[in-house]
Amino acid sequence: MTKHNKPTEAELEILDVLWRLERATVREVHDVINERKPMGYTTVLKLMQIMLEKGLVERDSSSKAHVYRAKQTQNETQKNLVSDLLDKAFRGSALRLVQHVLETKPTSADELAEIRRMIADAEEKNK
Amino acid sequence: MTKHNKPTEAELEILDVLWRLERATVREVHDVINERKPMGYTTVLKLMQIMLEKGLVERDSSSKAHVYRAKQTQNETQKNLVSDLLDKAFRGSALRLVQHVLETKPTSADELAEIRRMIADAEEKNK
DNA sequence: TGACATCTACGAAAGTCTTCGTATATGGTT
DNA sequence: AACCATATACGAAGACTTTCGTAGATGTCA
Repeated sequence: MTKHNKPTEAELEILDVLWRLERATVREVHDVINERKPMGYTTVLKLMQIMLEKGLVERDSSSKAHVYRAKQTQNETQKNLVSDLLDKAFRGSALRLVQHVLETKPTSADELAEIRRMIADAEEKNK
Repeated sequence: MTKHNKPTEAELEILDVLWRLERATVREVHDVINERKPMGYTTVLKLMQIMLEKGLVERDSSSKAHVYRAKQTQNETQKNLVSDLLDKAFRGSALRLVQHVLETKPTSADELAEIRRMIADAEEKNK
């Protein structure tokens, strides 16, 4: 029984901040998020409490202002999200997904070179 | 300002069927979906009525059993979903997204070759 | 034409997500 | 010690999603 706890949109925004800061209080997370998207302090607090229950984050409650940390790495979460999208919207066609990414986002020469390297790796493994 | 109506999970499953069949009645959609995921007929009906209101599908009501059609192509929808994921979970890094795709899904030699070709195209455009 | 199978319309329950207000606890400062 | 700024806990409203039951319309066939 995999605990495939897919974060919601609001939760993902909070995780994003936590990944960048490593450890953060509700206040710190709220300060960052509030810039892009005005939102009450207790809204962020409540979300983070829910995320604690869901197991998305863990916290250190030894000080008055609890310190939170993401429980999964950004990498793991991204992997799950991609896997999910691949299933749900692309019927498993990696080809089409990559195609859309390249079309959607202008990609620098460096990035393209990097992607080419990853393909070479994948082809190696295929042998 | 595009009405960026992101389909929900259940709606996406229905769209998937509609894209494959081109045009379909509720009965036909239900038959397909019910195989993978048991679900009442009126559930699918209701969903499709909601999708009509949202503008995700259109229908021809001239016969007793209305005939539905997806309003957006699969391509357009996939593009929006990728764009969305890129924003929300990858902060715009196409590189990381592609990396995860290649890691997540075993990709055939043919597909890899195809992806290489797309990269060549992108590099051409970059010049 | 009348019965039956099948269709649509619609209300509503149950679950989830997002948001915030209010109550209460706590630590530091005077 | 009392005050004040700041924390957490928690309930609950409102929106959205998913699900289905029931009522009523309609086409077909004996």
